[in-house]
Amino acid sequence: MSLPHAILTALLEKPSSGLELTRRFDRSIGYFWSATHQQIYRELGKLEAEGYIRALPSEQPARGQKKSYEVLPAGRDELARWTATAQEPKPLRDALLLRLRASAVVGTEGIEAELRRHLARHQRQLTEYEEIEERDFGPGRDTPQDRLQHLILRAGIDLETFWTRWLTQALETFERLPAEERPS
Amino acid sequence: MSLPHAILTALLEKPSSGLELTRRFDRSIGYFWSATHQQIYRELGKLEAEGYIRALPSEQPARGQKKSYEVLPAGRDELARWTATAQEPKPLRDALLLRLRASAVVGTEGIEAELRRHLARHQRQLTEYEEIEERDFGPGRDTPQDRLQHLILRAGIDLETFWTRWLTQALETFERLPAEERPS
DNA sequence: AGCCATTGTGCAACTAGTTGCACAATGGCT
DNA sequence: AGCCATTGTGCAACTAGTTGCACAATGGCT
Repeated sequence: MSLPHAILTALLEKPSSGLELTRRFDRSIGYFWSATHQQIYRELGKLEAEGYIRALPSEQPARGQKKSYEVLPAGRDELARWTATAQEPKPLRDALLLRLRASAVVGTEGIEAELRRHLARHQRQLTEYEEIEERDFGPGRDTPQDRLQHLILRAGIDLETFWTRWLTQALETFERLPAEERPS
Repeated sequence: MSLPHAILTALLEKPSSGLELTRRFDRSIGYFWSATHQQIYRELGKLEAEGYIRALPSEQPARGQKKSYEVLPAGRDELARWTATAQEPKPLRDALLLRLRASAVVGTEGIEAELRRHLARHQRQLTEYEEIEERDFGPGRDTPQDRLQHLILRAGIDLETFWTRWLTQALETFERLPAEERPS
């Protein structure tokens, strides 16, 4: 139940239309809470109905017509409440690790290519994060907000670093598995 | 769509009843693909209907009666097919990072306690993994299967190590935020 | 003026996962 | 014999997320 709160956060940072939100969910917020445009539009409708946000009056609200939203006080309160609430971390679900485990039983056919694909992807993401760090968090940028944002970005960087290292190690392990001994 | 494949993997490793599977999903397989007993029973029903698994004949299949399943050749084939198939990694969704970002806008009230809770949990998980490593992957255990299993465990260990480090660093950052400058 | 690619908004149907129970069998306790 | 905690199996309703479209507005091109 975090999508509404992700949207409230994004709208507090900057009032936006559905499409603008979708764009921002493809970078920034979406790096750790992804969402499709359909989810976003549906959720905007609900948030408006609940009185947490409202459409900015300036534009006419016809279909296919840009419609921007801003957060109302009730929405900010709800976000603050949610932020302070204890939540159980939800358990990991990682299909690649599962497939690796399956491959120990039914054979490693095809898995190496997948590891490589994932490695390339994580390397790309890591580079992207590092560019953001360089661009947005140089010296002198350290208001409390900057430090929090930087902390979040560091999580992304460290996580991608973990994956690239682990995948590299995994590929080495595969190379050392003598072909004739591989499970099949 | 990975739960059926997680179950097939578990059943290939060892034929089991629903409850035994549930137990194994609370350790082992569940470390990277969690599932509740309700999900598991529902999925067992589907897998049986599709001809991927069958109930072991020995026991009578009444409600509240233990019923064990084994994988049929069609199930093994399906698992091998799935394992070799390319899949997009699904994007990260992490509520804690989202809340941290929200806290930069609506105030950090309550977040520190959450970081501490998460840190304790990740440290506990890390210890558990390290105990498993010591117990199950001592010297001499390096058949191809062992190496694959160990690799998967290392992913868990490294991931928990990342989280404990990052959360420690995050808490330090909070301690250094002068209280009066904290966003509110 | 008519065409059409692009941008933007949204509905509907479906799949996956969660929550809250209900009920059956078993075995120890009185 | 009856009670009741524990173990095991399962249904139903709900919530969240995904997929596949439909349709409106805009603006450049002919």
